[in-house]
Amino acid sequence: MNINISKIAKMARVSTATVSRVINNPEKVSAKTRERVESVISKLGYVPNQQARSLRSQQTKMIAIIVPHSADYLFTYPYFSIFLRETSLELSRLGYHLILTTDEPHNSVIDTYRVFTDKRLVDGFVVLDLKNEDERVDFLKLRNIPFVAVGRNEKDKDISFVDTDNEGGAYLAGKHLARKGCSHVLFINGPADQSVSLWRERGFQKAAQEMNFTFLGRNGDFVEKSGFEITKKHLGQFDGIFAASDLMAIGALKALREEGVSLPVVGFDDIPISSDVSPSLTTIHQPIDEVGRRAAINLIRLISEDHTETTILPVELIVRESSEVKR
Amino acid sequence: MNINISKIAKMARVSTATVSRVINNPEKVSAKTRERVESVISKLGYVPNQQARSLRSQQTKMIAIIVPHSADYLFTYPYFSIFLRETSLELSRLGYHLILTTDEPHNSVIDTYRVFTDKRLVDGFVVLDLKNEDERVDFLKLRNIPFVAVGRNEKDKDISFVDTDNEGGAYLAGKHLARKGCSHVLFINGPADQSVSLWRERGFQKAAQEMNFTFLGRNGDFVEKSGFEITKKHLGQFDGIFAASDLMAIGALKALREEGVSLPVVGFDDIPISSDVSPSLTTIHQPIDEVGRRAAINLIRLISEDHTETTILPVELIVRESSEVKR
DNA sequence: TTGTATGCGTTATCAC
DNA sequence: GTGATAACGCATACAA
Repeated sequence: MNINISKIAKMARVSTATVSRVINNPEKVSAKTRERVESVISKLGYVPNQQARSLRSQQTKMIAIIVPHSADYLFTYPYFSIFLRETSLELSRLGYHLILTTDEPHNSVIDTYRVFTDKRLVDGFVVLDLKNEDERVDFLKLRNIPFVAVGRNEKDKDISFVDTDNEGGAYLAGKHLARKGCSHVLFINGPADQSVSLWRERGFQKAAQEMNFTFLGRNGDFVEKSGFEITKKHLGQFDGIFAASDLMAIGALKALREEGVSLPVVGFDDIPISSDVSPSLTTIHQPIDEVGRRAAINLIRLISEDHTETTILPVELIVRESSEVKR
Repeated sequence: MNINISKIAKMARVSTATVSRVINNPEKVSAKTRERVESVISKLGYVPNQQARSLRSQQTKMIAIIVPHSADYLFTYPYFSIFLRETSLELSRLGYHLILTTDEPHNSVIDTYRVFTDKRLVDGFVVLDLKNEDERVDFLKLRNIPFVAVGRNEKDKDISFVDTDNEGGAYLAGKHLARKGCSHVLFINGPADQSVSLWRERGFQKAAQEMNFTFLGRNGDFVEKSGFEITKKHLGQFDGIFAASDLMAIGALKALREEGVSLPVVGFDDIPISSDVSPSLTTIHQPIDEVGRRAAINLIRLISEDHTETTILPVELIVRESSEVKR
């Protein structure tokens, strides 16, 4: 009762092979029969069964994003769903679908990767939240499974990745704070094992040398609370703050407000809410939508053309109220 | 070279049928051969090929969430990714995977549903953002495809759904505002065609009657900007605000602050940031994580047991600073 | 250019 | 309790 390729073949008075060709290699079929087959296809509204195609062609047309349990903060980050939206949209355009999953807390990080691979569920992975030493990358390289990383590290320079200019962004933030008169800055960075933190530290370091200011570096975990706590803890030891995420910057501002202190604060990301909080947030804008799109594009390019593509996207300083000083 | 069921069969000196039984109906195999087969399976690390299983069993073990283009605000809502996380996690536990996608702007709303169905890509859908009249529901019902709705409407009472007690939540908000001395409230509701808006209007109405206050109802679109604009527009016509989302409440507060007015404001959702903005937000807490989990559970229950389950989860008033009046 | 035939890796039906 | 075998729906090597 389900309409399949042989029903189409029968109705168009051709073989199933020809129907298949019309769908996958139309140029190999004469115009006349092609038209006949196509008309039957559209009349019956036939759509090939993806499961059968996958089994036969050994391609699932599926891409997985496995959010590590350790990167749970991603789910509370407004930023993240925009990334998901763009990645999934671009994948659709390229004929792929996105499977979103998290790993089980008690399992090893790569267990989920292993299962997905062994079940032949997907053709490739998007690896988020790249670490300086990343066992997921090791695993996927070893098994020769296509993937694209979001972020980049020193160790794995030969892989497909998309990243933003984190070093340049941190540099811009540092320069801006220096111009606002800061000489001892509290730098609330992300977790130390994340590659992104390394780049930002580097860029901030560079600005500090050039602009002749010092800074106190601490590691947060990207969410409000850590920004709040780190700020409270080091109060009095700085005259400006650079936070590696807008949420941490918002936490920092809250701490400052509680203490009745007003100092320049710069965040990172430019999430939607940053322009609506009070004071509105000076921050480094990342083109997250473009990151999502490029992740999809680079991955599919790797899969279909075996081409390793690396993309580094520019960032931008957005000046708003939080870096205005009223001393 | 790929390890499959017949390789296992050969090594365990049984037929493929027996291997399959060991995997799917172990009780139909004698203990002795079962153990032998199992040991080979674990020794070789064999995992059944999902594509072959899907083709044969006509079950993909995949569930899709198609985010309508019209519900794009979901992607900027912190709320949403928590929902995704819990749904996907619960689905995994139940042996399913989550496909996340958006529909193409220029297509009809149900086109993507049609494609997913025709390609036999998924076993069911999670329908978000339920409308009072929802063509997606009509389509899925007609085709007899399993789905669970998040939200409920008057028209489709016979479907599996998960919802929160929106009516009760709005009632609580109304009562709270009345107790804070409000007599003319600005009610910034969600879009009029969404079922959730209807329930909240109903609950708020009820509180207004009981507590003897009046209100001005307007429809926003859940994001900051609309809360901001509606508040600005009606300034002077109210002495308290109830917004149907925390983001709109934050927008409303921003507008009030700009005008130098301080009035009680209550939001809805209790997104993570609501406790960290200033003033912190009084709001109706929704158990979004539980909503996500239940969506998965109810859907799989429908698929595997053909059981239609409806769940309505309780909400809670969280009192914070934004409803404290300093007149 | 088109058709025939085979197999992708499973599960399920039927014998034994 | 176990095995042989036929599908599931499609794509492709090979033959014509």
